[in-house]
Amino acid sequence: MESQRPPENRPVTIYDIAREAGVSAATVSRVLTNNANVRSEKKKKVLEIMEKHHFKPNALARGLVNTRRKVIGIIAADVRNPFYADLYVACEIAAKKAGYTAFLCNLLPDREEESRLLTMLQEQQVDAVIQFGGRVDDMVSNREYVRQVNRVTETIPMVITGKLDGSSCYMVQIDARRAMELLMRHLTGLGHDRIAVVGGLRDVLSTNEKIQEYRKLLEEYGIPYREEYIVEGTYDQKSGYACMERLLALQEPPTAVIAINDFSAAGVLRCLQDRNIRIPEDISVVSHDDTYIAEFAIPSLTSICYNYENMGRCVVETAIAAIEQKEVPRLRYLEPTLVVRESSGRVRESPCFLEGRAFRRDR
Amino acid sequence: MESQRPPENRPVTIYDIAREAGVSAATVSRVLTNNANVRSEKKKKVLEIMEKHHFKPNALARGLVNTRRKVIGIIAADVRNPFYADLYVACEIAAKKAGYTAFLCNLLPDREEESRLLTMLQEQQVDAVIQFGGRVDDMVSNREYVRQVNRVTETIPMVITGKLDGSSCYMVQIDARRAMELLMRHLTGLGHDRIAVVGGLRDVLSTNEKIQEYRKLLEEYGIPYREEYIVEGTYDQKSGYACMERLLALQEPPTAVIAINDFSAAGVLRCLQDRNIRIPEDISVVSHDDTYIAEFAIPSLTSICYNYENMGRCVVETAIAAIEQKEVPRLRYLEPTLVVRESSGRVRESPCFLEGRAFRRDR
DNA sequence: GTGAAAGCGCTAACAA
DNA sequence: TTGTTAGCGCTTTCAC
Repeated sequence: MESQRPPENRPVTIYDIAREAGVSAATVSRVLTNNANVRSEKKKKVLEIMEKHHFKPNALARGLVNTRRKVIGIIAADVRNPFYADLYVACEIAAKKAGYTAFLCNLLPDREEESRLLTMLQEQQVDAVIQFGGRVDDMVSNREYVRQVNRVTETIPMVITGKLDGSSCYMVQIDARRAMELLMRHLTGLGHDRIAVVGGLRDVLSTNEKIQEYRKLLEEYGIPYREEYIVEGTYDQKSGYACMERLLALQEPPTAVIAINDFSAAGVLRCLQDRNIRIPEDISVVSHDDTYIAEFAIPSLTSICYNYENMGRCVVETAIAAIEQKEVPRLRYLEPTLVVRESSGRVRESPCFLEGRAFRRDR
Repeated sequence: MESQRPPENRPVTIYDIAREAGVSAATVSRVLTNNANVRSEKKKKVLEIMEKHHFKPNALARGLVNTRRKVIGIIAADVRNPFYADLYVACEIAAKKAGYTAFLCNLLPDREEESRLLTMLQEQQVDAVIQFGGRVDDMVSNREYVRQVNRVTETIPMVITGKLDGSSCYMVQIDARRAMELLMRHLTGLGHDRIAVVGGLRDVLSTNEKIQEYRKLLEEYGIPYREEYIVEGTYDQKSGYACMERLLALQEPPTAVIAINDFSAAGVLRCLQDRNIRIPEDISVVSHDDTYIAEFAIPSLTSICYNYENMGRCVVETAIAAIEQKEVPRLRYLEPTLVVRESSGRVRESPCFLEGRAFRRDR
């Protein structure tokens, strides 16, 4: 059998296949899409020749014709944060299962980036956009970005894990209030009533909700609110460290600390260990996100788990339903759970660090 | 002025713009590509109308015509590992600077996935493929995968951070031998001569090289080789823990441990702390990768730093040079550096855990 | 069941 | 400087 090599290095096209199989390009296309009847004998031959030449259909050409590319664009705040990495991977797995490809873009610190990436995804004709972090986390949504999103969503559905006031995005939100409730119940159950909240910015939606809930719960539990127990910061280790230092400088430091995420909890741990304050004997530390940092930390961290797999599935399912114009709720809440580990324990009657700050345990 | 809305919800095309501006589509295209002269007056008008309609060129259509899509596909082993996340982000930044878009695909445990993703990237007509992890890390390359890669590289250049025997990929490799040399010099300089290597699989290229170099260096330093000081494992915390347990069970446990990466080092730390063995007083622990785990760990880890930013830049530059058919070396080595932190220190004359295993320090 | 032909949105000769 | 024209590789009517 004579092997008819395609000329030069030009990639093989359906026309090359068609010629060699003695059929039309349309028939080859039918075999490819598998959505029309082709005589099984011809089909077999076409498939053989495709295989022989390792034919790969050009996704751009297919996308140009179809509206559906089977690609979902994902804008993530920063995959170096395991929270986003886990979520991204969960989405990718869910997308793959549904026959879609996930296309990840990273936000990076630059705020302008967000708009640029969205434009890029739009140009790439993705079928839907998913966004975690960045402006969808803001308490008050950026007007300009909302305007852009609204233009995009005229054509492409968007799913976000936060909110964007005045947009018609689908929302899959973690129930931040519920998370705080779980932590507070856990801590008060252990006898704590001097509970501080560390890190996070008030203008971030989930942080704001957590703090609101914290105050509400204090009232419910009949614990007096102390302003100094809410120490705002950012979301990194350094900030956690600094916040904890401020708490330790108080007349009456807390006996339990709720960190806004695992990174800041790592900073809190570090700060306490540098001062030889024992965890959880002297102070309990709990946090949000349950990334592997929580597991790695020594002591391991009691943390709120969001079940990334489930969250990713929910986000992707929503996106695909929207693509296929099916009915899906505009807003879905995800139930967090509490994972209890070593860093939280019963409150001590009189924590050592109360009498004499720089308490040292024997080494 | 009458606003001529495009019919229905159909996205605006250059034809819509052309009609409204009273020019031809070619002229609009010229404005878009900005590579031909257009009377500035017309250009201005075209730009205005584009702006007015928020026109976004269809990247698929552009890609169909041009061979260049300005997209680089990245296959990463698992972005949940901060090593890959850092590297990926570094690549993304470097790509962006060069006017390219990075398109991330995650490998996940499944080996078949690798081939599927490569096919997908090929179908998506990316201009180049970068791969970290997976089969490019194997000591002995999978023949089937090499065959596929060779077909791909006929059209699309590939850059890998490992090797693929029999392929014509560009390689950017970390100098694993040099990394081991830095660690060994550091530890021997601190007086250690009972040095163990923990975790990692012998059939992984970089691990293999490290162990080879370890043995070579032992000889150079005149330290006797002990088989039991090389404890093979995987690359996670659990494995690090288990390996360390085995080392502690030895007649003469080591005084210093070289972990294969930060994850396994975290396991080693955990194991030691569970037994109240002090770091670095009783045992020094050092590791590879210098991810933030090294910084977070308590004590913080002395670790080998690969300078991700530099590595990402190098990988992307190689990819782009290959795309543009420029001359680039087929193989480049990257020089690692050593970051000394708290987990390594002078060897003790007689480590406590030598007499009586379950040594306890006072709490 | 199959082929011819039109067209997806854009770019790049080639003329004018 | 600009418009006309011909594709890029594929899918999808519409006839047959």
